[in-house]
Amino acid sequence: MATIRDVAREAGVSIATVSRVFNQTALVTEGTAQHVRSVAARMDYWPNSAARSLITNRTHAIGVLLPDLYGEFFSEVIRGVDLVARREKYQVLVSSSRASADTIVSTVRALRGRIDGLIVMAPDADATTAVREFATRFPVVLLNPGSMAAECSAISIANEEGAYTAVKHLAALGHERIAMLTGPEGNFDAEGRRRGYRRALEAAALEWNPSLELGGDFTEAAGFHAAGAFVRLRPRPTAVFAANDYMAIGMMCALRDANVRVPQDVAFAGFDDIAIAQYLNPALTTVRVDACELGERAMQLLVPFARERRPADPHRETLPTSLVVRASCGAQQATGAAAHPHRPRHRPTGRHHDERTASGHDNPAA
Amino acid sequence: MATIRDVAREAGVSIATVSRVFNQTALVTEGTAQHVRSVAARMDYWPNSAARSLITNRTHAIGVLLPDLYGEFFSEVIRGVDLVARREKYQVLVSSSRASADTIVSTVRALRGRIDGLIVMAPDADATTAVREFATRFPVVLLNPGSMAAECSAISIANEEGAYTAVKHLAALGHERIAMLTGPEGNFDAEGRRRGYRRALEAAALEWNPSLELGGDFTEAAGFHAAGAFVRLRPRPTAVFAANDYMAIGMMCALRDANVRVPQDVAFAGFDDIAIAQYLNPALTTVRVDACELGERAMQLLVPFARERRPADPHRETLPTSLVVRASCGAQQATGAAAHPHRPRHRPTGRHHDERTASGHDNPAA
DNA sequence: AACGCAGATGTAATCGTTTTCATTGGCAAC
DNA sequence: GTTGCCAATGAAAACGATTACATCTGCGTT
Repeated sequence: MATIRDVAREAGVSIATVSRVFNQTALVTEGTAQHVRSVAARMDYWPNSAARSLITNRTHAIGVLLPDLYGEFFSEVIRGVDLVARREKYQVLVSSSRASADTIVSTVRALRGRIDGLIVMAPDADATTAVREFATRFPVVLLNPGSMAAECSAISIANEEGAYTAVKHLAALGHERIAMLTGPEGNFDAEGRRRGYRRALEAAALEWNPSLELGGDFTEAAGFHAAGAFVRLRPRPTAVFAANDYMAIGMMCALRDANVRVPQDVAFAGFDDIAIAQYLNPALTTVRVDACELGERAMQLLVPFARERRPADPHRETLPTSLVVRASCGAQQATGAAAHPHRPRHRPTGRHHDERTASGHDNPAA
Repeated sequence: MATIRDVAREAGVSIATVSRVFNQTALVTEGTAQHVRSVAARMDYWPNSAARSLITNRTHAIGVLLPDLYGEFFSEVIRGVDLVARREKYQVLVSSSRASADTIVSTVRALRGRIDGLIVMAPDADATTAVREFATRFPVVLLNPGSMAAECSAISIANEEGAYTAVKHLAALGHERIAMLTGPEGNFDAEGRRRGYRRALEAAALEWNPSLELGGDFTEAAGFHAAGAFVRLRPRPTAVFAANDYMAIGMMCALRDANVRVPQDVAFAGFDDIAIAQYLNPALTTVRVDACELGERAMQLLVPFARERRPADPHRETLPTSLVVRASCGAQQATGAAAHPHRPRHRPTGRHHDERTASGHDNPAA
């Protein structure tokens, strides 16, 4: 691989000139510049980024640290980050890490020196603490910050508001006993959604009691099992708000097996608006979270600080959610998928994409 | 940030010793080593990877270049790559690039020097050519190679075999007129699936004629529109094989609107086994492609060459597919989703994951 | 003619490592 | 008491860029 020295020799100039041509950092006569460029092209020269990083202390890369890489939520976050990264000429280093705080720390450590900034989804309080300390010395944007003290930049999802809206919607449809399928204890998002549920019941002057909150852990299986407890409730609630779509799906499946009709016997609302939601039968009413935008915003927030390599100013931001009303809550007749067959939810937009829909990239297996 | 020099001074040794302690590359007295380690830990020292890369000519990172980051297929590929990367202590740099050959080249160029190896999904023949040239000088594994000459390492999907199996299955169920919803012209995967379809018809001694192949482009919308042409076919085929699940979904929606029942009036089979497939009503019979494994295999193939930084030996590998029989082909009664509510398709396995299911990571919005 | 200035270019220090080669010191063998 | 060897350590040369500073040219001004 040709180095700057080779190019300089070949072009009959000094390495400083070559560097200046590539960085447009100082005046170089146009003739010289062109000559250098052509020689460089001929030799297939490109600046070595390690050497460049070493001296400039910049890598032009940012890291994305997620608890897991499974599921469309994360993939959408990455896509959002990538969208902005391309525009801003940053590379994206993705890394998954188990939730535990020490794993996060060691992963962050391994990333250090390779990146100018970091986007982290800190799954729990422990991890959050570990990352926070790091964030005082390094540009970091947190996703999903929970109830953290405001010492670093963070973007969160409007969990409480979203849940509130969904439950209020169910109440507005006339339901008076509304159960909730909760997420795992201690999970920030789950707690937020639970608060929204309770607040909505209160606002609608509806009954609340502990037995209306069925314990779940965000898995489909939990939803399936919760159906058992649900059908034994007396009087049986006429609506269910699930803390995420997966649990809603599990429970709806179980209820179908038990010959409980949705939405006639029980109305349903979920959270997240996963891609599947619109294709279910009945299509699932749910609270949409735009994971892609979450990634985009995080990156937009991060880039200025990454450029200057200084810790991000504390900045808190909440990404709004929106209620997507479909058939499962009984509010409309349309079957959802059939109602909007030409509008896949995730139709790519903007200049980063072409006219094909989500499923229409060149690889069919997507 | 502390450098190796700071640590050496503080520990009263030379930088060479510190380096040796961190690399375990030569004998160091255990006492000295421990002392150095403790000083380093106290100073929060970690080797600067740019400096290290500069001298070793290794980055311990590999790049993944995909045509787009949208969709579960890509996200699964990345997950598979990450799985192996963690095990092998490699970082993963993801990058999306528009299909055009020059964009790919410039993206590859920007990546050069930052990575020890590259996994590329080359969407079309142009891009493939561009990448291939690069692959003679650098460790590259191609995904989706189509009919490329065997000059570099590549992993492909058993498109033809998968399609053949699916169509044979429909034939075995007694269908004698089987239509196909094809993918875009010129697309490698689409062509492979089409070949499988034709071969299966031939093997089953069934009629084939051009009107049985409905043109599509892998989008849901294409499937929806193709339904119009389909219902006008005389005699109407009793089964449809779609080149991907999205198109199958689109067409099934359209047929539902037209009061054509699936599977009673028309049996369906798709390709890919996207997550949605099992939740459809009826659940979609389809050919499963394990995108995660595709990523894993690519990475496994790449790592040895990345280690030595030499071009990958030409090696061709085909990832098998498997037919997943669900309700849409009429072969069974189960409704699919309800039949296996506890077994999300993507339950994480192995030591990289914990006991939670796919949807059960700490962030509920997935 | 001498001066000053500015634009274009070159020289050399620097970034933080790894690694080769040299040096040291201790110990066994003679 | 040399000698030789080996294990442990240090000194210094890379790696390939950026950039502060020095130098060199013209050229307009006085």
